[in-house]
Amino acid sequence: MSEKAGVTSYDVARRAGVSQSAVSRAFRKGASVAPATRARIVEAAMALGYEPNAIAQGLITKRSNLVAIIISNLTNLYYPEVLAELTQRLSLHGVRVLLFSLAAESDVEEVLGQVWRYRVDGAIVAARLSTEQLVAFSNRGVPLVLYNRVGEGVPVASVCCDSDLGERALVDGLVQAGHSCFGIIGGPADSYVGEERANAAINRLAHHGIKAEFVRGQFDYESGGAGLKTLMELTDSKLDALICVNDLMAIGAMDTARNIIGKKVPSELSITGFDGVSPATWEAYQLTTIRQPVRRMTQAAVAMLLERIESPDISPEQRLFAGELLSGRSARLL
Amino acid sequence: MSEKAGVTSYDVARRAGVSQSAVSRAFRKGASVAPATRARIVEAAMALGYEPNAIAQGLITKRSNLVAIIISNLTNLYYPEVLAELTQRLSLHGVRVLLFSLAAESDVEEVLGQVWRYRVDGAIVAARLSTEQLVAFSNRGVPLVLYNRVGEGVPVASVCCDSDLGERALVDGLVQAGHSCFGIIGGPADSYVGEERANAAINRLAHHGIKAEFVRGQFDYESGGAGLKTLMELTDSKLDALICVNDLMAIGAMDTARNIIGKKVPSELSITGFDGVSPATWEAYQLTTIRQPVRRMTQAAVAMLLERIESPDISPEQRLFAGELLSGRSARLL
DNA sequence: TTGGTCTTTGCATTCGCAGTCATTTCCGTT
DNA sequence: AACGGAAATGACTGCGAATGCAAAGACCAA
Repeated sequence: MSEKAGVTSYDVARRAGVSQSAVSRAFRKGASVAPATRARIVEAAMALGYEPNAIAQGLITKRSNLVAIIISNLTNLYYPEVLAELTQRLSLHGVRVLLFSLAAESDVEEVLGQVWRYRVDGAIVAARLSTEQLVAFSNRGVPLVLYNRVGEGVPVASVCCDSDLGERALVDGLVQAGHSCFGIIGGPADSYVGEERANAAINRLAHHGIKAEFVRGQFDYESGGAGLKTLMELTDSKLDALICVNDLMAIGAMDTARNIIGKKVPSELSITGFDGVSPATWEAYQLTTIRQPVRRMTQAAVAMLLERIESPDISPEQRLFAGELLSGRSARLL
Repeated sequence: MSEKAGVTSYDVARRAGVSQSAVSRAFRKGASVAPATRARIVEAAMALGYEPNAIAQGLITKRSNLVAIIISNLTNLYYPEVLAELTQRLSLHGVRVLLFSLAAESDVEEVLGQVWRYRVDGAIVAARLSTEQLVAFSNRGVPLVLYNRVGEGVPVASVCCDSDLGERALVDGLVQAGHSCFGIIGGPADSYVGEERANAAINRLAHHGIKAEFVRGQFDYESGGAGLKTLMELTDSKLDALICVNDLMAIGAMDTARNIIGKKVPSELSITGFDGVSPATWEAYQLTTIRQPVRRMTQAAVAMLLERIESPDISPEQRLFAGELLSGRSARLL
């Protein structure tokens, strides 16, 4: 039971008095090995602390059992949940996760080189990929599933939460409740979801004949407060409905509205978010937001990816999930 | 520039009119290659979209450039930040992260088998390891750095935030401010930090001759409220100081105190946390807590691990960082 | 031109395992 | 006892790159 490093199948073979091939077979189910032999081998393996070398296996089988997960804003409260879900689901299927975390969404390029080098079996990406980058995945035969992104110009498998539906529900509710002066806090220009949601809101407002003020934030708490202040100036403090493209900024805006600006939420100012992160449901906020069905989405992403790893030719599919309107107490909706 | 899959060094060699060895050398800096040759090779590699196969490299060099990160509660708001920091720092050094996320802290065992199989160069672990598991790392020669844990019974390299110092500061402050009825919300019994911090608080209170009521939580928001309610019953509502072993529970308790129980914080009830997660600084909470110096800690963890990968015989070192007392508005301290 | 030194290059081998193919063993049949 | 077919087993090769070693080339001095 000494568990030394560098125990190879040959070592096990010698100890069990069989050939290396036999050891290899003993560890693959469905292979032709006599039960007694397998038992001897397993025993020897245990005694030596043998674990098959996944690197060597990967080299010869051309299956690394590795999947790359590329995520931009790990710190943005929403993604940790996604990441944990993805990791755990993948590991149920015997697939390991190679994690790449991006400082900015546009830093993908450098990371891709590493992805190719490790010959991952597939990738789940929550970052914006250029057309060339998407093409590179397909040229290299690496199955890809985008998370909350779609392939721009190229058809790619993807799992998304519907921005249009979500923002429409929020906008319609706000409009019908009689709000008149709208402001929107978007995300950084290089963020896909940020643009998506902001545009969805703007378009829906336009449909009601309303034009909103727009400012950008960085998806973080501080951006919410800062954005709100700017919007108050832009609207001469007449703002009565604030749409934030994510929860964190909505929360920041709520705090600023209540404690700094002195506007009552929601009676004087309605605020909405997007994502449904856990703090959104905290007593202090009770945010009105769109909750993404994370479990179903991650489940779908993993399933789609594994399918495509098994059968690389499955055609691109886009799965669009409707978010759930969480009617909190931060906005007056109808 | 066609970037096909499965381009090998032989392909590049053929195109550049050199041997495979030359290609290999062209990609390792410091190797003996004529500048002109290297240029030809690099050009050929670019044209073919060649990326060295890290799997094959790993097999022969016995260096996978992979590090395992094992983390228990990815969803607990504190760890995402740690994970992002670690990942980014490691990638600066050309090391990739193999992520293992545990549902419960005691699920490590199953994960370790995979860690061995992938022949990782090292591991950073934020989960409780048994003595046998610690020994397994050393037997297998896999450098290990524990994060916010220490080796129980075995000396292991580790990076921690000092629970004793932190809780002492909180307890002393609370005691000196005249609190008399203390309650503590700990973590699940299998959590190392949970026990550490709870014991630290209990001991320091004992030093002041005070005995506190103690309940366990699950580190999450709900546990805070639930714990507070239980403690109120246990103390006949006389509780005036609540020590939570992490911020999330403290936040949950604050909300419950204010909105459900109707106790004013901090005038009637002081609440403290631990970690210094971002929501702790939000306007609505302004939590009094101990902030872990995440950047310095992750930086230290990475440095220690890389050192030990280079020189496996460096002796175990324990680095204990003092947390910073964040005097918020959730507790009356002196 | 020759000899010696240093650099560049290719050959052959190796890492640990999977899988092919040929061989042996085992069992049931007649 | 002899035979046929299936099951079990082993020898061998190759995945893709790194590297020790030896050979070849480059360069300089005498």
